[in-house]
Amino acid sequence: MDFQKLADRLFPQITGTPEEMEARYPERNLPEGAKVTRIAPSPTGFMHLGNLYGAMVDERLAHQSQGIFYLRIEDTDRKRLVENGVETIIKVFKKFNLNFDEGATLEGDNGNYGPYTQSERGPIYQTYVKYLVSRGMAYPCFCTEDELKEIHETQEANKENFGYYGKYAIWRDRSEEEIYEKLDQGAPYVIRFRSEGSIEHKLRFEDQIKGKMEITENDQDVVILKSDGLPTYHFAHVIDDHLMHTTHVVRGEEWLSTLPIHLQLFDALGFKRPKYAHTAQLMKLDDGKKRKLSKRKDPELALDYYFESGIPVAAVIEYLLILLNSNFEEWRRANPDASYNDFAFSTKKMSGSGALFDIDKLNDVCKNVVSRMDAETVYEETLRWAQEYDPDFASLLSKDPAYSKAILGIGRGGKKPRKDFGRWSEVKGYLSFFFDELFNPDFSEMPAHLDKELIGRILRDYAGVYHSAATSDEWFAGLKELCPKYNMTADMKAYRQNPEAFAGSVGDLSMVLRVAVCGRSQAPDLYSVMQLLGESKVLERLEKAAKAFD
RNA sequence: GGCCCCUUGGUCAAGAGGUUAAGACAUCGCCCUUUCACGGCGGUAACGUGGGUUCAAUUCCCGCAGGGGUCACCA
Repeated sequence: MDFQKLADRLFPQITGTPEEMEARYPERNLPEGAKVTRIAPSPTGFMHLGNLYGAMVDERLAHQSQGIFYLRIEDTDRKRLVENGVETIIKVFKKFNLNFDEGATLEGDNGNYGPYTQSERGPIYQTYVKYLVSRGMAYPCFCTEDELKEIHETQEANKENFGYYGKYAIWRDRSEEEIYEKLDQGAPYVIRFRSEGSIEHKLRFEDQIKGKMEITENDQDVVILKSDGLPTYHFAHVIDDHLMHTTHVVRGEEWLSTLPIHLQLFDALGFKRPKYAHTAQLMKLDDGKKRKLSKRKDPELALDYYFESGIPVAAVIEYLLILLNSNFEEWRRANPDASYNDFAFSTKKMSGSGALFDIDKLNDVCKNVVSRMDAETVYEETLRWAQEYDPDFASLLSKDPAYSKAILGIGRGGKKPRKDFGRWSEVKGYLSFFFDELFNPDFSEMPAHLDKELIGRILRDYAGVYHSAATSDEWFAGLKELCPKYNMTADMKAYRQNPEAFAGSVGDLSMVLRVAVCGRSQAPDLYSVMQLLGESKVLERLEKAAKAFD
């Protein structure tokens, strides 16, 4: 068989050589130990937590080592293309502060190792495929879909391994005549790699996350070039990561099963293998069983979900980091204000088993992250969220920014900051009573053991004497003085010991005021609330409430 | 079914051949407290199973089971 002749017949338009290609993509000039990583999503328009999870690893690995983190678009499957898919990818990663040093951007390629979109790299792949064919290491296969299906069924019936190998590799050793006959007919074909592997052979491999493992060699003649002239993932991965000089390939563990194919290709082409880090899948508990997060069933998988529900980006990052490296939590406690970029991330610390996505834990992380922010940041983030998902609230918030920030500043800072909310979507409910537009009092929250008449009297009286005090202590002292008038006591211990002796405690007294002013029983420090609302608004609300108890 | 990965409390997990088997979330109780949100203290709760190696195994080895993944001209 004249392989060179076949290669020329198959790829007449390809005149370049692998050597020329190598020269076009020279070794990167980076400091010792610098890692080159990438994320290579498919532009299906759907970005999920798993993408982000892996991307965090790539980003940290690269930027912790003064390396390069780049974006490559894997769009070789034309059926799955979605309009604006690339745009979605780029925007999402930007939102999560994942900055690419190189690769595809909305304005075109950035970097010297492009094109960074696989559909634009056809001739590059074909150059290598032609080379393989010319060496007899790859060959055209004219099998139709039906024929392949038939093979599969036969294997199923015989309880044999599935796939294109051994006697089922029916075009592997066809005669020159048969091949040219098909070509002359213009029959569509794919190019398959001629595997020299055997399932009798095991190979040792060391993964950056899973450690040492033993895997079976690949004996399948896999498709490397599809009939449309574009490569399959397997081939594109090998060529691209070689030419772009990726040092560390981070991907989901679903790729572990095809790893032998990739290693085989790297070796056959004489390429240096990159290091691999196969990340465990994010799981979810469903009906008592662990399962992979699914696009259809689990809204929390889609990154849009986080934006919509107002979960702080910083919290998602923080939570992912905890899943990635459990010692991150410990580090965070020691360095509450440090940037997560200062944390020494390591793939060695990553767990080999799939983590269950835990919304409770995420909620806790959210509250902690938000509690560490200053009022200014909380205001801005809430506003940004509201502008997209609750415009009415956004305009209310931004009507008087200073007022809004003051509200958000209550109980913030210090050793024990308030942790009232963890999501931007919760802010509205938390501070609604500060705005007349949202104020909707529920007087049923008044202390149940006080009778209506007494509540009404307290409110009327207080409306008569209220004036904004200088300090919280002064104000509260004034409240205590009022107690005897209603047969209440400011002595909480005495009250607890013998509640029957009093109409109520100072706690009840302030609760009456709280419900009148805030419209509910749960609110931050009442003094601060009243100071912010201002004397006239407080009086107005006291009087309004008093009327309800006439 | 073949191949591969995984297996410490409800969840995330630390851990070493000999430990009272960390910590966090959740949960429960107590305390603090004018409500709530915090905060403090404490409780319940774990090494899948059977062999082996060893004075000693949850830790090392083998088998099994369970869970997950994968077997496309999809990535």
